[in-house]
Amino acid sequence: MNEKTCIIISGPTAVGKTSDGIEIALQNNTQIISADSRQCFKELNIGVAKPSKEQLEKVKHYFLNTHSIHEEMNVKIFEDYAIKAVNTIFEKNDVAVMVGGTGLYIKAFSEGIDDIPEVDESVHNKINELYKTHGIPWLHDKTKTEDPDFFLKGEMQNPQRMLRALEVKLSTGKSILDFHSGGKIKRNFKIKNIFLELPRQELYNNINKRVDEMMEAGLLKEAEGLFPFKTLNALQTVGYKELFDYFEGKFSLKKAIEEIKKNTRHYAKRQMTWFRRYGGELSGFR
RNA sequence: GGUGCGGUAGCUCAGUCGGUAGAGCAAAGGACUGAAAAUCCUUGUGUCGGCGGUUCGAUCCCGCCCCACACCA
Repeated sequence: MNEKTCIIISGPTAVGKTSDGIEIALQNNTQIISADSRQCFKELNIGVAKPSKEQLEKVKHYFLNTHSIHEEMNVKIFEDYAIKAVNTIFEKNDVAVMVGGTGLYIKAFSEGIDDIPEVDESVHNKINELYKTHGIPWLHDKTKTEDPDFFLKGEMQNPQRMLRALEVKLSTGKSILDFHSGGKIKRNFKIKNIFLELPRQELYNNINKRVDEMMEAGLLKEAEGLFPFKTLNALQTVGYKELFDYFEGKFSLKKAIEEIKKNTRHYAKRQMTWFRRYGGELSGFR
């Protein structure tokens, strides 16, 4: 019987996951796996609210500053990385801690994610280009003819999902839906979920305050240095994309800061929707 | 003090040739298996500034008042 346990701390941004996670890790004399799709990038610092140097000295964090914005990153990569990381921690500890706000990543870690063959890069590029030139009508029609199953059951109003369905279909010959087993992998360790929440107004106040602090800490300068890479997936990130728009003269700095606050609020709201849903079926002990 | 232009949803505004009103944004709710801090879907009752008048009926027309802005004194 395996008594290993991973404590997963999730919740919306700015709720206080980082410090709570460190406290719990210290109590258990163990280490942390970050489940954050942006903090893993070493080039992103101020804008993604990473733990401070002092905090990082107290507890080792996996999946933090481990990747570059120029590398590919996705759920599967995270899942593989995180499973290796817990096992490493379990070699010396009975408890591991995961902290993060990327719901999809946590889900993949907790219950696994279906294996879908890697898509042909040329296929990926080609359909993205065709979509760019011909727009949604083309994407819609193409998806309808290539993957009728997805046309009926998939999200036909969501370009990103259609593109994904198409690239899978065109490079594997099978519908992406055929790869979705719906089954959950049973991990060989226990999982305890802790969902952190705050009253909406309090959370929003935290967010607004934190954005101001980020600006004082030099977010503008950091974004300036990353501006040349603004089209990378890793930089489709709240806190950076709004400043890129400011650099391009789309709006004032004041407006850009307001946009960052607003978009962070939207982001937090989406996280709450996600965690509420998965919070129901996972047993939290708070 | 005078003239002009406004006062409609939390904000910016549209509109009703008189039959009690609607967009964008905000906000709220939701979906989401390789971009997930992404992407997408749903939701609009508010003394139509106040008080009177005309009218079967006024947010719309008329009068007075209050407030904001601009210009003239």
